[in-house]
Amino acid sequence: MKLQLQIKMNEALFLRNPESSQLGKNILKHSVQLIHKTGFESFTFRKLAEDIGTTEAGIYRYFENKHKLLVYLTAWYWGWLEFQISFHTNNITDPAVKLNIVIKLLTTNVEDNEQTSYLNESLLHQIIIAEGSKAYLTKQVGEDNKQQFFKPYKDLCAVIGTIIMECDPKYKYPKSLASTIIEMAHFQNFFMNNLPSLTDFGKSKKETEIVAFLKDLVFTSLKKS
Amino acid sequence: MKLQLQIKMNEALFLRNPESSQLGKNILKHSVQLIHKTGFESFTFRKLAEDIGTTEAGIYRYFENKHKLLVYLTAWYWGWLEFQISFHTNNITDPAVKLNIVIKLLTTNVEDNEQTSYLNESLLHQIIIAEGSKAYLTKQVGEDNKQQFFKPYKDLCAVIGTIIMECDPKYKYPKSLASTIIEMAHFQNFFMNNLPSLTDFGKSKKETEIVAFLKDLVFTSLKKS
DNA sequence: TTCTAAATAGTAGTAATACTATCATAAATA
DNA sequence: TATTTATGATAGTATTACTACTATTTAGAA
Repeated sequence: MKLQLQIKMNEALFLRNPESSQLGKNILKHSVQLIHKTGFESFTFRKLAEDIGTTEAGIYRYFENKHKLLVYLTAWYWGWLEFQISFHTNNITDPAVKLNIVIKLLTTNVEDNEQTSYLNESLLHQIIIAEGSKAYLTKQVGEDNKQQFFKPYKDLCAVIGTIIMECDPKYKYPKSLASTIIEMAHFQNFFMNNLPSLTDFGKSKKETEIVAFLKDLVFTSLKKS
Repeated sequence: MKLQLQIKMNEALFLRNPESSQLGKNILKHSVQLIHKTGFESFTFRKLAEDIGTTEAGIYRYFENKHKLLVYLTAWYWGWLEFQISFHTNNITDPAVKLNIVIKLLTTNVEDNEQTSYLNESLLHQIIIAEGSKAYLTKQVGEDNKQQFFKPYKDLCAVIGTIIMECDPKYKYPKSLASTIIEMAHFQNFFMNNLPSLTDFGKSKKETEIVAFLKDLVFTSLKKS
């Protein structure tokens, strides 16, 4: 039996569901590759169409613009990550152990052994690190948020916040600490590789050091009081 | 006597020094207003030119493109902030007190009582929160970094890292903690105002709560061991 | 099997963006 | 007064971000 993980996406993110056709799946697959290669700023639907071997208009039938596509990809990623977390923390009772797993999953680049989907999770992880915040750092955040585009991110944050509260019910900032962990798992990685003097991992460039930093940051905050 | 704070800018950031002429100063002033109003994505040199009452070509004589202009503004901001920190922590010996001041300066919106410069520091602070990371989250980070465009940011991070080490010489991640404080001072503010469920300050929307969160985060990490 | 309707692919066009180049004029300096 | 230097005005190009329209394929009903 082969299981296919299906993440339910917000319908307002696309014009036609990209998971419903081969072209759609190609759009997702090649957009990840192309954004990774050229960066989001110089990524265009024209280049993507050439890459796939279709036309610009074809892409526009699926996504209104490249911003919506980026939001789609990030939403998919957060949904996927929440699933990974729930899968890997299943049956674990100790909240501290859970939190360790969360930090590791957030920080470490997952090798996509599964090959289940048309989305390369490892490349997508890289994209989220470098481009993810551009999904919400816009003038339209408010409207996008009203349409629930960031629900997967908020859900993930809530899940982590809950684990934090299980560790230390008296801790006052569970949600802010959760969003701090999420963002820093990515930013410290970006800094380590691109502006290393902003981190303490410039020499080794190892993700495991980021994990150690985040664990230290979190667990000194959460005293079993 | 009236003192004018002059921040020495990297010459590779501009084609003609914007501080050297009225048009240049207008470009800085109006770009801050326009980016704040429309967001960096829809900000164009054409709109800026109309705003100022000059032509597109006029702007291009000062800045190669809008990316360089954004990097200029962020570099200016970090330089200005480092000065603020050195000014406000002058003669203070207790490193913990210094760190408190740093966190407050990073987080709190400064009222620009001075009106010294053509740059509205308060508006600029808002821009850095929403657009600042776009200065380095690009494919050209490496090259920009080689040209020292991010030196003010790195210097600031080093200053804060040093204070952290004064607080706790055994702490292992001073630079990463410093960049975490800087980024989170901004991100928690953005989240609080735009995606409040990612924070614990959604109701009050007060910057003082971010200050409290960051202080807690930092000072539980730095045990006088 | 054939006809029809919907989905999809492809072509062409437009307005805006991100520039570059040229020439004229005004102001500052030598 | 001559001459740089800064600004202004105009125009032009390649690319981007779309939209509209036409052609073709596919899927289902008669």
